[in-house]
Amino acid sequence: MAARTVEERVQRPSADATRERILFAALDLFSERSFEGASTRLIAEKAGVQQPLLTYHFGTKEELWRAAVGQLFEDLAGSLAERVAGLRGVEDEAVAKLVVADFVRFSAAHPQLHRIIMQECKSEGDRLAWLVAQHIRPLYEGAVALLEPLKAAGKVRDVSAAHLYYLLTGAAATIFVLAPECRLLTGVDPLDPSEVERHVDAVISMLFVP
Amino acid sequence: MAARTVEERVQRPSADATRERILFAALDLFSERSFEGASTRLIAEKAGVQQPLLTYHFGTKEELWRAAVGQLFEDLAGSLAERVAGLRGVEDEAVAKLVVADFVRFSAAHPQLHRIIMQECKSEGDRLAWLVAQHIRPLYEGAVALLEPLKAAGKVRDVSAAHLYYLLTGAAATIFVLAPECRLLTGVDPLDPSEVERHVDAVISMLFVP
DNA sequence: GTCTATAATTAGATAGAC
DNA sequence: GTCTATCTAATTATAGAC
Repeated sequence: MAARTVEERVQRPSADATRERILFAALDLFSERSFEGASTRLIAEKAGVQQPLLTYHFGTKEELWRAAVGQLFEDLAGSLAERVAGLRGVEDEAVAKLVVADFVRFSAAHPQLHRIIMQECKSEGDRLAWLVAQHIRPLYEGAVALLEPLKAAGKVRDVSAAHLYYLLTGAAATIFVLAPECRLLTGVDPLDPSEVERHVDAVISMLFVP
Repeated sequence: MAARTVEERVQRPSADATRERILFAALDLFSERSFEGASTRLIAEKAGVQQPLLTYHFGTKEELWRAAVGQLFEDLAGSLAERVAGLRGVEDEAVAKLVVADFVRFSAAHPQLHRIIMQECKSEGDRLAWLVAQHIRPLYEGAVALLEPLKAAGKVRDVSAAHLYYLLTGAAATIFVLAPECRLLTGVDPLDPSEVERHVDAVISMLFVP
């Protein structure tokens, strides 16, 4: 998001709200229907504005996608950083378990995150390169820094860093990404808060050595 | 695929090959670009035919999608059924480990399977309903029948059936679905045969109690 | 069975009024 | 800042020749 002065904000109080509504609608539709499947007309309709207004605020469809996705990744990074900062002095294994639990809860609260990743990271392209460079690499490096020392100490299962990362993210997120399938197939709503907590426990039991 | 007599096949030897080439191209493009993102013109181009020929052979884009996806799911079901049939008399836990290993290897050899699932099962719609009714439910029930007795015997981690299913499928498939991201992010090619076997071991170590 | 040509619809982006 | 009207290109599907 471009820097903006306080004066500009005060002069255009409603434009910010419009931008936010567009970003919210865009994230929902991009994540459910993919970049190509979500038309700018439908995003505009969901946001309660006319389609050319998206061009006015964001330029192209691609830039709108980056703004919406970037905001979500920043939410995740902020939420994890805040958790780690609040745990200075706590034992490493306990920190890791709390961070993993937070990650699972974030994945449940924001299934759009992994839906976007699953869409854009399965074939090469500009959006994959941008996502990895801007947002995914820092998360991966944070995960490695958190888990590798515990693996060396025998507290996390002995699996190479790449495999461990995809085991963790796949196991944590898939049930929420596929929530509509899960409801139809099993009758269980994975987004129900008690099911989210069961999933937290399940992921931790698979990742950490008892 | 509609039933066809031997006579018809013999009369039109090249039409079958054309159909197969179209199905192959369709599966690749649908799985990489999503249903909306894969244009019938591009599928035709990849198959080396003109676009109206898809209509001739498959009617609509939706029916082409079902034919391509159905064939892949039947491959998986056939491959798992064959493995189970070849293991009559073998101990339950060993059977389950071999079936899980086969499932991981199939996911590596055919990342299209989980790419399609990830695309279509994240929001309600006709394609989700069709996939679950025709293909996913039998797989889920097979997985439950295989793993629930082992869970009761303490040989598989104690997690409810729905969570276990999504833990298994998510952990098994995500690294292959996101192979381009994995290469860029970690430098590891998850489709390398030795990496596939490492992933088999990793999934089994997370799922089964040692 | 496969092609060329094209109809009908929808897409993202632009022009210009207010 | 938001709208209406419209441009150009791309989409799926159809018609009809060979």
